[in-house]
Amino acid sequence: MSEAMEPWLAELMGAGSSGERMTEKQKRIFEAAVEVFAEKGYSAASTSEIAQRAGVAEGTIFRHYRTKKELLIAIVAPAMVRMLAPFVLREFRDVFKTDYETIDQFLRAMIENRIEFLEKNKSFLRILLQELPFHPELQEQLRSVVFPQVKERIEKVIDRFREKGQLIELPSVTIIRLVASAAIGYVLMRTFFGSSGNPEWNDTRERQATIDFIRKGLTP
Amino acid sequence: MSEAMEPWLAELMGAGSSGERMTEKQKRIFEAAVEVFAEKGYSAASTSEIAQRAGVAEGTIFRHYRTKKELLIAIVAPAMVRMLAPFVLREFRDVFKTDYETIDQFLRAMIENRIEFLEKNKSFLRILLQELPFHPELQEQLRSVVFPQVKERIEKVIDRFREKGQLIELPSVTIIRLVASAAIGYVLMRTFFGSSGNPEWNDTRERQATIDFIRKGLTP
DNA sequence: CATAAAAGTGAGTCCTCACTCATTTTCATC
DNA sequence: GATGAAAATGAGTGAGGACTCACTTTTATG
Repeated sequence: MSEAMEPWLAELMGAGSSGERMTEKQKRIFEAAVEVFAEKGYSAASTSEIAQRAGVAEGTIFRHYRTKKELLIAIVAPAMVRMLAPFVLREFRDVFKTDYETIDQFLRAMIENRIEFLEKNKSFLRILLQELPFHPELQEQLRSVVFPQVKERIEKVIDRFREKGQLIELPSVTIIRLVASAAIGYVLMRTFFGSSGNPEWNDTRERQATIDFIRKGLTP
Repeated sequence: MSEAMEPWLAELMGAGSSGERMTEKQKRIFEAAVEVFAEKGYSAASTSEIAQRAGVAEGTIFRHYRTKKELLIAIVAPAMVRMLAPFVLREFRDVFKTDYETIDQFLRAMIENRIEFLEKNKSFLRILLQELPFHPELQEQLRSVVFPQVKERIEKVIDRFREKGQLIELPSVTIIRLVASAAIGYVLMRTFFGSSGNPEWNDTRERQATIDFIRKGLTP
């Protein structure tokens, strides 16, 4: 089991999440793999189909990724970081640096930011959620690297609001859980029912309801 | 490996959903299939392993299920009904028939009931969630059969509480979404972090916090 | 433009998969 | 305990899986 530095780790460290020094065909392989994995799931996806969709010989895949699993990891690991630890990253700085006065404002900014992100990364999210249960290394990464970072960052915001008396007295983890559940529930319902022109789904209202729900549930 | 018959199996067999007159080996196949599917996912599960765990020849599987997929459906389809439309079933009647005076009481009864159910049916839930994205027939079942039933049943309870002025004015679907998100979030977090003797997880407290959160979020 | 390394190829290897079928075992009924 | 039907078996089959390797093409560099 002793391998060299694992590729996802390398990628984690280098800024480039997916396409830095890739050749044209390499990019096509990566993209095709995302497509096929998202569509059929990792196990049911075949390297031959990935090669075909990428317009590449099957051998080419294995020139760049030693195994099919390595290809999966190359996709999922950086995605995980971008998905769940965006709190440390550029784009999210905006949300934290501005000193929001009310939880309402903060929640709205955060939820909007995450939705925008998720809609641009649906396939990644799907692969991640799909494969997480079967790869303990990924779970471990999530638990011991990603989550603590997120937790630390968010805890500061929570403390700030708590000091202002805008937040109930609860462990930070509990608060994070409650907020995340409601937000994710909204996003899931949205992609499942809404978006695609369902007249029954009033997005602005649902979002407002979710934010109100969270605020009321968390103020003393 | 050989455990006592899991409760959901008994339930499945009692009701005439799929397991009416199963031979001993047939039951073993069914059980082993649930086990392996939950563990490795449908695609990565092999019929030979299922046969092995069931202590049965591989051919025996195909005497009872024409294809591997048919075996999956035989597991998932009834599970779906049991999982998400339990509101029409025996055990859940208790929750509805008693006229709970406060939302608090009702929520606690419901959440406790669902948690109990889910913990007895983890494998099922896992297979269902895992395979739902890849089988449109199942999605359709969910959307057009299961969900409407659940919705109709719950709407009555919601209306009752709303009339008493204990519930905020929101569409029923929204309320269901908010409650379900919080509850499911709790259960997920619980199985991910808690349960296995994690001292950081105080279950009673987390559950109480969840219920309080929902109640406060939904009262006017 | 010579050269060597890197990228790309695809026929071929070996293996496991879902599924079949001729045969044997189990079991209810007489 | 004989008989026939249902249940169970497991070696066998062809298809398709991940991965290899000897080879060709592209690219960077002097």
